[in-house]
Amino acid sequence: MATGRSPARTDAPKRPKRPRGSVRDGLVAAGLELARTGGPDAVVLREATRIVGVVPNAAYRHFADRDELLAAVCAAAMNQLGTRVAADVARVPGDHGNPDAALERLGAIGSAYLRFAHDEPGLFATAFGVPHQHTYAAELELDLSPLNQLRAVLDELVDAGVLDPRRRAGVEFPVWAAVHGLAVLLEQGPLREMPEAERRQLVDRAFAFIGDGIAPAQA
Amino acid sequence: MATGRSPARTDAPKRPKRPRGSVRDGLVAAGLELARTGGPDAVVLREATRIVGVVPNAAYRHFADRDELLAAVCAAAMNQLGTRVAADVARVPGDHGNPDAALERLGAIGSAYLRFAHDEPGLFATAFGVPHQHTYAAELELDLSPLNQLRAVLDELVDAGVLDPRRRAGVEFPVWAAVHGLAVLLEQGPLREMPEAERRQLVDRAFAFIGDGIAPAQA
DNA sequence: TGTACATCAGTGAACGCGCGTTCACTGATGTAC
DNA sequence: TGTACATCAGTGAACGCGCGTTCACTGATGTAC
Repeated sequence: MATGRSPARTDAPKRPKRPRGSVRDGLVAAGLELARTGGPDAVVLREATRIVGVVPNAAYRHFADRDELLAAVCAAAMNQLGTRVAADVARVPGDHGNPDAALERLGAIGSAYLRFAHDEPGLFATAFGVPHQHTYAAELELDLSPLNQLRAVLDELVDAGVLDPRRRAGVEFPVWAAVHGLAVLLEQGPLREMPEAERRQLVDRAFAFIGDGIAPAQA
Repeated sequence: MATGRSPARTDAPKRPKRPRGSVRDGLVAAGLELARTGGPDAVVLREATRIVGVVPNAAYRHFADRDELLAAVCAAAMNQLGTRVAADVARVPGDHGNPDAALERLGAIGSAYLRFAHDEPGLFATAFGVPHQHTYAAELELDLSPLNQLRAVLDELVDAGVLDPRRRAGVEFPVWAAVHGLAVLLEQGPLREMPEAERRQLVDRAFAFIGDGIAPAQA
């Protein structure tokens, strides 16, 4: 801890109070914290500046308006979802192209998706709450998007000989829709009052339904 | 126009300025109009009272707070969805138990659901935006709930010999989830930027995917 | 049928609040010569 | 290496706004005897 004593010309430059871009990043991080608790509506520009420790209008150096901040927060939330999904998929052992492993990876995507929706309802809602003037495409890191990860696993299922190549085209959408619908209905929608045991059974059956669509049971 | 002249004791009673319960109903109707345009967040208590033509606090004779009004509006929105679905299902010809008719009724549910989400995004979002303290069960009319209508058609598909009875249990949930997820992803979610032609194809394929889960193609 | 009274459903006025956003400003950082 | 200047990123103060909600009130409606 080389503190105050001798402000000398060490290699550390005249440390600016705030590193480059730290306010912008801080605002997004603060917005993410707000979103975690209360969803997109809780992303309040003034509150975010308070958390960062700057004056409210300082935000306008980095964002045109509140919606632009919100859009950045939404992208960050989507990245969180993608990261969690990727982590769970990576945890499944087995080589690429191994049929059982590939099927397990598909299940891991679904489970991680649902778990995120359950554990982080605010972030989940925010990930899908991009304001209407803005686009989902913007600001997404790498390609950890859930859709892209799903596509990769479906391709692997074809490679593994599990999924008939003729059924591959566009099948990511019904699969995604089913899992997403499950998440929304169970966590925020009319099924949110359902007891845990029933939810489990419901999810199991839904996954089985999807699985049948991917790898139909031989008659 | 029998105006002012002779306030006589006609059979019309001393017309009260407002019929029974008209303010409450009016507030819900006004809230529904607001929701139609801007979703649940647009259901602003003061604005609703303005529309009805009463003073803001008059709303508190009928609702404990803004959330209670919103909950009533959400239920009304859900009833609208249910009504539209029912209307489209009723339009499908063919006796109960006729396999082709039953399958068409299943498709009609899905199509009506998606059309409502597309034509009335505000109401659709509101139907699924019941505030957390409140419950979805409350205030639903009859049983026009989409879930109940879906169940009825699935039962019919069993009767018609299309759906294997062993696959009937709980199958309404994956089907509902898939359609709901489609609606959400296409209208509000990341797929909202997709061009019309692709959307159509996507929906067709998704319906085919669901259909395969209900009535698997013979090998 | 008439009167006395409780309840219901509205009025009028006010409250505190926090929000997003704009303005003119100032000091620090980076660049050109 | 030093100076002049433009740009960047923050400050300070203020704005108008509309919201949800509470209070004490008043008149109309419904009920009991």
